[in-house]
Amino acid sequence: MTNHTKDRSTAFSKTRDHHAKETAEDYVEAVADIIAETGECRVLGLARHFDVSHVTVSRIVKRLQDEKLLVTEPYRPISLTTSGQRLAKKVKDRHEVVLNFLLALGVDRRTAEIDSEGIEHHVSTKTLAAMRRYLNDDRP
Amino acid sequence: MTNHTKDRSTAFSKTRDHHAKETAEDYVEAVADIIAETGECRVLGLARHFDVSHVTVSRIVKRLQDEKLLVTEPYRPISLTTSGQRLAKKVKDRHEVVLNFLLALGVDRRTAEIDSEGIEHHVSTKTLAAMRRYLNDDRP
DNA sequence: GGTAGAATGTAGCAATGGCTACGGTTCATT
DNA sequence: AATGAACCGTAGCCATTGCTACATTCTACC
Repeated sequence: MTNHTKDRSTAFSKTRDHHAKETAEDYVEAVADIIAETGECRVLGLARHFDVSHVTVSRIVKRLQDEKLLVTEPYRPISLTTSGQRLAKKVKDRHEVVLNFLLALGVDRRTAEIDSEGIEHHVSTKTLAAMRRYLNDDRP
Repeated sequence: MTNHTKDRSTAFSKTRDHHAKETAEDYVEAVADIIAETGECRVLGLARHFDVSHVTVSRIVKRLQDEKLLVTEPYRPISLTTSGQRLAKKVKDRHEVVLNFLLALGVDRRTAEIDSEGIEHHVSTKTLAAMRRYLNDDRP
């Protein structure tokens, strides 16, 4: 069984692109959250949210604007495009399912919050459905 | 509630370092697997395993050797150090728990294999314990 | 209307993980 | 011993995500 090549290639496929996608997901979700909480989203707001420098945020925001997920102008607030909002909603929903699932599993809130942040990006539609099933099943 | 800073900083903490750690985990696990299956682990074996070029593997192997997780010499097989073996075992155990957990949850094998590869790195000790509990509970 | 301070942007560096192209090693088989 | 194929290393490119240091813009307040 030295046939790991094809087996794993889809699982690991091209890590760099995958990470960039995760970043996009985290950012649109954060933008939506910050707007919901404070009325507007600023570079510094994101920097504080992720605990990184404003420079890192600035560059990523530029890329996400190229990808048409959000819009902004120099020294101006950041807002989501329609497709950015759609992605944010999807990510937020998924995040909530994963978080609630971990809580239902008996994980303490603090740990569940941390772990769900990392796990959410790797949960496929099918696994997400299984988590939803678990949450909706006859449980006390 | 604009106190996301401290809340999230631990969850997201320094993505780059985190990814490097994930890579280390994936590599030591792969080295152990390949040795178990074929008797020895080569750069090309890892390259095929991860579906990347031998150059990428070569550089990462060098780094992991600096980190004392594995040892090798030019044009020679790769073996794990004691601490590399320890890490590999930990990672493998965790991987199996996550995989079996997803299967028990009703996820099909193919999906469970893919998702567990991504999820495993973000499962804390506490969440892992919860998954073990679920697996050991009264279940058909 | 000027100015200080906060918020952003820009330049340029490092680490990580992709790649191709090219050159050097090893080893089995002749 | 030679040689060819498989394996491995090095040079050098790109993208992503960190950073510090410095420059610019906005804005609120005097």
